[in-house]
Amino acid sequence: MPFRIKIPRSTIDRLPLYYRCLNLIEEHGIEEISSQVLGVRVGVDPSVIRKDLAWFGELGKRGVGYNVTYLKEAIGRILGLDKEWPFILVGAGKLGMALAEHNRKYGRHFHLVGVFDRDPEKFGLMVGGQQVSPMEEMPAFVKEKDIKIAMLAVPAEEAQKVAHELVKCGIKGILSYAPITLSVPEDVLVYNADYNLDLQRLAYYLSNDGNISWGE
Amino acid sequence: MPFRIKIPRSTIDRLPLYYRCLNLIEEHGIEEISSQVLGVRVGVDPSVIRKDLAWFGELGKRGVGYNVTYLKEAIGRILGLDKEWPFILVGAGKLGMALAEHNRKYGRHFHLVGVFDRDPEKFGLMVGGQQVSPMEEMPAFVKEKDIKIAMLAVPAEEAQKVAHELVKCGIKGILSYAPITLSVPEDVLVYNADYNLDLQRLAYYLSNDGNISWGE
DNA sequence: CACTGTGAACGCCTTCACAGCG
DNA sequence: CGCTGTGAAGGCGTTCACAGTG
Repeated sequence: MPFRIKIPRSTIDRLPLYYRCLNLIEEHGIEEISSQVLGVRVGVDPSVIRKDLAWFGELGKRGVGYNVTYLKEAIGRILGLDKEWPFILVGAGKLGMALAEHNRKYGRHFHLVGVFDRDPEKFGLMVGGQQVSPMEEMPAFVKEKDIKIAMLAVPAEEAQKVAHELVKCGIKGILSYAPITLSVPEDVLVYNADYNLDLQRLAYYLSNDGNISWGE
Repeated sequence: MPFRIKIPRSTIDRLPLYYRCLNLIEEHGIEEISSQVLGVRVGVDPSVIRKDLAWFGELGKRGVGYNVTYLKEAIGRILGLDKEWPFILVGAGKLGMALAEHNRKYGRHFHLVGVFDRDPEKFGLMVGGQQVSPMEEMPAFVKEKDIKIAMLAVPAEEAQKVAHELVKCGIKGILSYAPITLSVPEDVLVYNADYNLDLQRLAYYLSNDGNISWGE
């Protein structure tokens, strides 16, 4: 029976930052890096990096640092990037189309394998290397190919309904660009990519300089 | 001399969720809401909501709940949405263009007022209601209009350089779609909107079910 | 009476300082 | 000697339970 430990969410959130940065560093031909230097590059305190990595074993060499390629690959495995992650896109509007095209350029571990929309006028259009198919075909497609991830780029009014459908077909992770909070079962993960949220957070800090003031 | 208190970052991160939800609820004609019900809608524990709101005064009525419109507007003011936030977009590639068009449809408090790119072939193109201008014109434009927010949708190689330029012109908040960690002065805020980060986090949880296991 | 506002307890992540090792 | 790995201390957000109030 496997020994299971819960890793802090904040740790997981940082791993992709490390991974992204290590790829760059590797391209520059650097072989060893200390938590100190990596910390500067990703904007994270060195002791945080060491603690984060320590959850997964002894990844570095004392007195030396971390081997860039080794660490990159270790983090990749931890994140599950040694697997292929096919995903679908629902909603072939302007945003959906751009996301699909963008991914084709940058994605390595995540592959767009299907695009679905309700609008008959969209059917057959090529988006991110895929033909847009009618929404009705989505369930069979997802089940057959055992797809776990979906990007959601439909209008707010449709989003919740589509999310239900996705979950029903076995989708376990949703990256949602819809401007609403989706309600899904516990075992389904939703990441909100609606950029208005971030703009509003920015606005707060720009307005208040990180504080609230009152009195005189 | 004003009395200043630091609000937890997690509180600020949740406010836009409340705001987004309250807008929807208001449209449905509901006038009062309890932290209980709101909590279900945004997927946040009721006591967290009450604590969050308590930072900003007594926004609710005991025994009743919160007035939807009043609370929505209060949160709007806290976030700084009573002001107008003009912003620029740098990078008129596919992603940049889609973001700009998308914002035209949904944005209320944030207005795209300029688009810049280095590629001469893009100059003059209409994107999100704005003509694409040469990068060289950006500094004067930003300074003159006193713009504080920029969306960054340029390739990784250019992103850091552009970020420097933006900061130099007085930009204080950057929403970056570039797949690198930007280094900026302390008083400048960067939000990472690179969706590969979220996809990788999803992959982790889908791979490990939120845990790491080893042994047998 | 219902639901907010809030102090106190709790738990968890971060920080710190140093032990452990190449 | 340098930098990682880590237990212990500290800080901070969340949870809890209830006092406060319309």
